[in-house]
Amino acid sequence: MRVSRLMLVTLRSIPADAEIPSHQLLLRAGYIRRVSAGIYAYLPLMWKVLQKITRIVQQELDSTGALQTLLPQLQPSDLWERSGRWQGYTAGEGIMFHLKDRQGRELGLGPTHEEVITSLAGDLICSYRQLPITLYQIQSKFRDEIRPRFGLMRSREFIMKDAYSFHADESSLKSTYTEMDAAYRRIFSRCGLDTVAVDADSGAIGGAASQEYMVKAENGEDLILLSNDGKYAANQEKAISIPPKAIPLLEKKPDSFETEKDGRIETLCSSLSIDSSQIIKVILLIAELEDNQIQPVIVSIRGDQDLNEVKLINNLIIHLGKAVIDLSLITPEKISAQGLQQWPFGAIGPDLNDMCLSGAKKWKEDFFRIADKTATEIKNFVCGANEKNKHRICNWNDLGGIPLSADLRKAQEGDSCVHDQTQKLIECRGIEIGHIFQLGTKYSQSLGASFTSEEGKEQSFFMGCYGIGISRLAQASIEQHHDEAGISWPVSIAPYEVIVVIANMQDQIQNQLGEKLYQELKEAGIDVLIDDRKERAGVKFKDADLIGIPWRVVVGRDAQEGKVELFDRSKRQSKLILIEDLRNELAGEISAS
RNA sequence: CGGGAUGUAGCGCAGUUUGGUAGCGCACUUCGUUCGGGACGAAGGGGCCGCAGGUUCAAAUCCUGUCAUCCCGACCA
Repeated sequence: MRVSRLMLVTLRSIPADAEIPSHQLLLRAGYIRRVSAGIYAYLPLMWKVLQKITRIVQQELDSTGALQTLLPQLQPSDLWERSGRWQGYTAGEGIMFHLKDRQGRELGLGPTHEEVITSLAGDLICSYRQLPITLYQIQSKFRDEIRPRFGLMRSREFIMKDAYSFHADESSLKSTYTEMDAAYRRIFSRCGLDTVAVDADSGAIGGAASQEYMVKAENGEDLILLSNDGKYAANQEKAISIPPKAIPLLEKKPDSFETEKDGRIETLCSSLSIDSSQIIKVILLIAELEDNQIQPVIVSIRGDQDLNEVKLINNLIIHLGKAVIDLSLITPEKISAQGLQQWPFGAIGPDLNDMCLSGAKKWKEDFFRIADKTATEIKNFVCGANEKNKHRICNWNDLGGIPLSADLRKAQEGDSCVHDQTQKLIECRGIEIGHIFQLGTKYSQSLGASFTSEEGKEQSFFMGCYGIGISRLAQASIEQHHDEAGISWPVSIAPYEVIVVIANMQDQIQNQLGEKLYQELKEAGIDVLIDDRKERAGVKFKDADLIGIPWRVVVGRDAQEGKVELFDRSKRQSKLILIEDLRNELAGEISAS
């Protein structure tokens, strides 16, 4: 391809709305253009990158025996109603774009395809003999993100590979899950990415085991926790650890006493000369449930620990038996809005009386009470006395017993690991580019997708689902592969492998030699670009660095001696070589990388 | 949705305080010089100053409303 024909438009200044390097570089180097919030056009260079990634993904998935398909993006609401996800995905903070057709039928624009694929599998697979089967597709997905951000990192339309597997039993699911894990590792390593697989929460999609693949990057949106020995890695949402030990509190005074007014843990600690691990703090939240009930929740947790809302939501779902649509803190404004008297914020204890809820306009009139293990495991503690500026030292008996106990805390950097207490957790940021789940029978049951087993019984499929954010992966790669001069693609996913730069277009020798080398490399099967623009050499070098082609062949002042310069973009090193050697040299370098 | 900011040429910005003919750099077009790290000179083209109302002799500028975009939180491949 010729640069003069490439519609290449590079920008010298950084577009003001791009924050992180990868997003700025994609815009500056002419890979993408924003069309609307979270919606981008992939320009020709970008499309080549996406195609290269796609090819790697296809090769690796095909090698596992997975089958490629293409499913509709427009999906009828009734399918989603059968799985019970229509409400959650469209109401409130739901992320599904949805619309009505001319007959008034409701449709959604696919954010994911469990419903469609499961009902198809139910139609097509009748016997255990057809199992296991893995289907995948690569296409645009739509999610009305609350806040699209960072270019392709979190966009509202994006390219995703999603795969779904169907099994007669759980062990078959597990073995495919393991195979997918291996395929994912091969895919990411072939794409030149440094990734970590972490234990993850399965989130809205639901299910049992689940792993995320994170590209380690400073600008990542996710926080991950790792152990030094490489044996443990988890998303913070899911991470477990051993909390630091609480300092025992011996004396006990059930009578309440005055405390300082600001209600902060630090103030309480310094005024009473106690440690924050000797306090039980209370977090008040309201959970909006799928049946529109609004459940007030009291969470008790040790003063030195933080609440992990994802763990809390998962517990609420288990104990209330309903999906949680929204969870938010209770504020004085919300209390007033319910027509209730104000509560003594800053001095609330785990036993705050349900009476404070009586007469609420919309809320349920009793609290759901749950406590983190760090709270239920300590004997004596300081907590609020449910009266303004009053606290007390007491134990759970004084409060009428130990509440429901669960792991609700955020694991933190420095905590000891569960698998080995001598290991400490380290924090690091990452970009999630892949996620695999063992779904079990959740969708096959709700959608009535079943087959006849070897024993002749009707059985719901065991399912797995496996995603890779293709467009996100491309951008994440830039986060790991760039420098001040621009992008520096790994050869495997670079839009072109080599760029031939003719330094001086007026020089006939250079011009002819450049064209000749371009043809030769093309014939040798190398993906090559030639910069034949009537620009000064400096401009071409800057652009070549910016768009990040791994190898640059400069046909310049040494052309008369039959030599060209070969420049390695990632190492930023160049060497003079004889033109006869160029093809072999390049072929060697490309296959080595 | 809550908090903050910004909308002026394709991109980056000034001008708004104090109302008076819309500017700069890059990019673009033509000509000349230059030609290995974003050259120089000359001449040019390109604007519903986000949109709608209002105040005024006069609005990019003041007032009201509205829309959009970006940043910080909840969502996720």
